[in-house]
Amino acid sequence: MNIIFMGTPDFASAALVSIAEKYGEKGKITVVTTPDKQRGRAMKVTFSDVKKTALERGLEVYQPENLKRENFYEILEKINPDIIVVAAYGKLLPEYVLEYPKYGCINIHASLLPEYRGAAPINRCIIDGKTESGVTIMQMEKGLDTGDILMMQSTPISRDEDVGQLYERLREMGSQMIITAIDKIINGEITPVKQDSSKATYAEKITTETQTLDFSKSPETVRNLIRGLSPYPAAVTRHDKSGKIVKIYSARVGEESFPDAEYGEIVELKKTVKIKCGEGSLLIDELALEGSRRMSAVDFINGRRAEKGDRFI
RNA sequence: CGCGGAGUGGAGCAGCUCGGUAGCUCGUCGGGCUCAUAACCCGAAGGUCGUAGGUUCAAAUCCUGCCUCCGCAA
Repeated sequence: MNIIFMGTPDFASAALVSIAEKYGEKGKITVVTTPDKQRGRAMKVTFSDVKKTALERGLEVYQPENLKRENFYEILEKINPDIIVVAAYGKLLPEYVLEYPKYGCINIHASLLPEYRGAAPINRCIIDGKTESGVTIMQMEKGLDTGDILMMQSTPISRDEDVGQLYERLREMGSQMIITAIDKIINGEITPVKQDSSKATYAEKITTETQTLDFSKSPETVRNLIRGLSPYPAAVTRHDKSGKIVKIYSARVGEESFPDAEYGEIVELKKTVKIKCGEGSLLIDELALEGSRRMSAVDFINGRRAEKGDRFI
C-alpha cells in the first residue's frame, strides 16, 4: 500500500499516527504538509503538527508552496500513490491530483455531510446549538466537500461541551474511521453515496467578527458562541473601564433578569461574574484578561479586575 | 531578530513613577456565632518579591544580561 497523507494540524496528525501504525510496516507512507512558517510571538520558524509526527516516525515529508502541476506532478509520479488521504491540509487540491491515484483522494471531514461543508465545521456546529455532530469520510472531487460519502459516524454533543472537547472526540473518531475506510476501499466493500446537495450548509471560517460577543442576544445564543469558540480562539468582549480585551471561556445561562441594567453590565460579582444578557442573564465562570492567562471567575473577582456596574461591550 | 503585557506567601492582584517596616481580596489551619451554612466574627501559619550581576548606607522599587508565561498580529 502506497499512501500519500496530506494534512497540517493535530486533527490530521492523529489520523497520520493511526495510518502509520496500520500501514507503516507493509506499505510506504509519504507526508505532504504546508511549508514551515514564521509564526508565534518571536516569529520563530515552526512546523506543522503533521510534520512533527512525520519526522518522529521517519516518514518522508514534502512541503510544496502550492500544488500547481509544475511543482507537484513530479513528486506524484515518483511516489505513484494508490490513494491520497487528506485531513485539514489547508490547500485545495487541483484536479490532476484528485484523479491521479488508483483509489483517488479521500478526505476526513468533521461534520455530518452535507451539513457544515467548509472551513470551521466543529465550531459552527456548536455555535448553532446543534446536539449532534460526527465525522464523514468522503471521496474528494472538485467542489468544496461535495464528494460522495464513503463512511459516516455521528456523536451527540452535550449541552456543556465546548469545541475543544468535541474536537478531540472527532479527531479520535476520524483517526479510527480512516483506517477502516482504507481497508474497505481496497476490498471494494464500500458503496459511495451521493450527497443531497439541497441540504448542504456551509461552515464559514471564524473571523474576529465572529468572535465578538453581543450581549443583547439571548443568553443561550451567547453561551453557544462561547462554547463554540472555547478554548480557541475564544469569544471576545471588552471591559469598558480598562478598555482591555476579555476572552470568555465558559459561562452558564442565568435565571434572573435585570430590566434596569444595560446589556453586558455586571450586576453581581460573587463566585461568578453575572451580567445582563438579552432579556436574562449570563454567569461567566472562566475568562482571561488581555495579557494574562485564563482564570476562574473567582480569581478574576479576587484580583479586583472589575466592579459591579462595569460593562462588557 | 513584527508589536505589546506580565513574573510579589497556595490563587488572583496592589506596591515600583518619587529606593527606607510586605499590603488587598480569597484559600488553608485554629477558635467563635448559628438549627445550619458556601454567610458572619476573632486569631494564626505561609514570601531570599522569576533569575544573575550592577549602582547605593539601603533595592520588590533604579540599571544591564538571562529564563519563563501571556495578549495582538500572522
